[in-house]
Amino acid sequence: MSKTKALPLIESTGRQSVEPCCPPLTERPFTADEAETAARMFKALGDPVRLRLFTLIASHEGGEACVCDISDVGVSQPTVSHHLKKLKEAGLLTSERRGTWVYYRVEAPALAGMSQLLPHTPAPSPASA
Amino acid sequence: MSKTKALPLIESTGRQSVEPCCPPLTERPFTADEAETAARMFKALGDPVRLRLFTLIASHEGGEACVCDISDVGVSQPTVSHHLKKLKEAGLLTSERRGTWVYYRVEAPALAGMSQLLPHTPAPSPASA
DNA sequence: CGCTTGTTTCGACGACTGTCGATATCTGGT
DNA sequence: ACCAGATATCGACAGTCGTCGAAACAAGCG
Repeated sequence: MSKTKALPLIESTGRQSVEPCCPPLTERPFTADEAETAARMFKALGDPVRLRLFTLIASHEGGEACVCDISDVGVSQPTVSHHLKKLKEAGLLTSERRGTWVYYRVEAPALAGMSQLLPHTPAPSPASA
Repeated sequence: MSKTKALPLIESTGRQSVEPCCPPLTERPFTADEAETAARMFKALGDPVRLRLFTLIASHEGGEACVCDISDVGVSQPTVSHHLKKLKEAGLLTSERRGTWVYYRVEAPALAGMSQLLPHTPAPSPASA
């Protein structure tokens, strides 16, 4: 019944440049819809356990990892599964079963879409000059 | 009583290059501490109302705005104040009173620190060939 | 000094979230 | 067919979160 749709936050155009859901945070005020979409991304990474799981997978070989490899973050196995599901619903991960094991993989375009929300400026420090 | 300390997530070195709290998400598994710190940032932006307030301020002239300018996001004024406080505690905003009004300003270094958590790669699309 | 306007704090309430143990499902091997 | 290991789902529970109205606090003005 939950309306958790796995919207990938970026359009999978198959191109090199991703289509972010929203402009950079500093460009213009977000509409309610944009805020809703972008907030879902940030929220997904807004939990320490999820962040650890994500970095665990992202830094793993090939950007993917078996659940059995990342189940050691201090919470029970059901909780790990729960968080992986959340990340998957947020479009940040995909999963694939290979025999007995399930492998989670980083959805790189989604991550790239997120990165485009933040300005890449080298922190304009007015105190410098 | 709340242990909400406004840790700015990056070191205010006064330099052009900011000191991010953690390496990029894809570089290596975060420690529990790193995950805690980074999650706090993402969490702060993980609410639609906060995101709208933030973009409202960030896109405002000079990267700052009076509370009276941004109180129209669909929630009550106390709630706006509550969210602004949260963003401030996360180190993403600062506030300053000028006479009757209070101005909130984007803490650019914090934003830059966040941006360094996400890989700036142009989304490696394996389907491109 | 008291009124008005702008902003924050307080207290309460419902909703959501992270967590767990128990259980179900899936897969491969015996 | 059965069992064992891996993962997901379920149901429950405590804690957090977003929200509000009421009230407090701050600043300017008459």
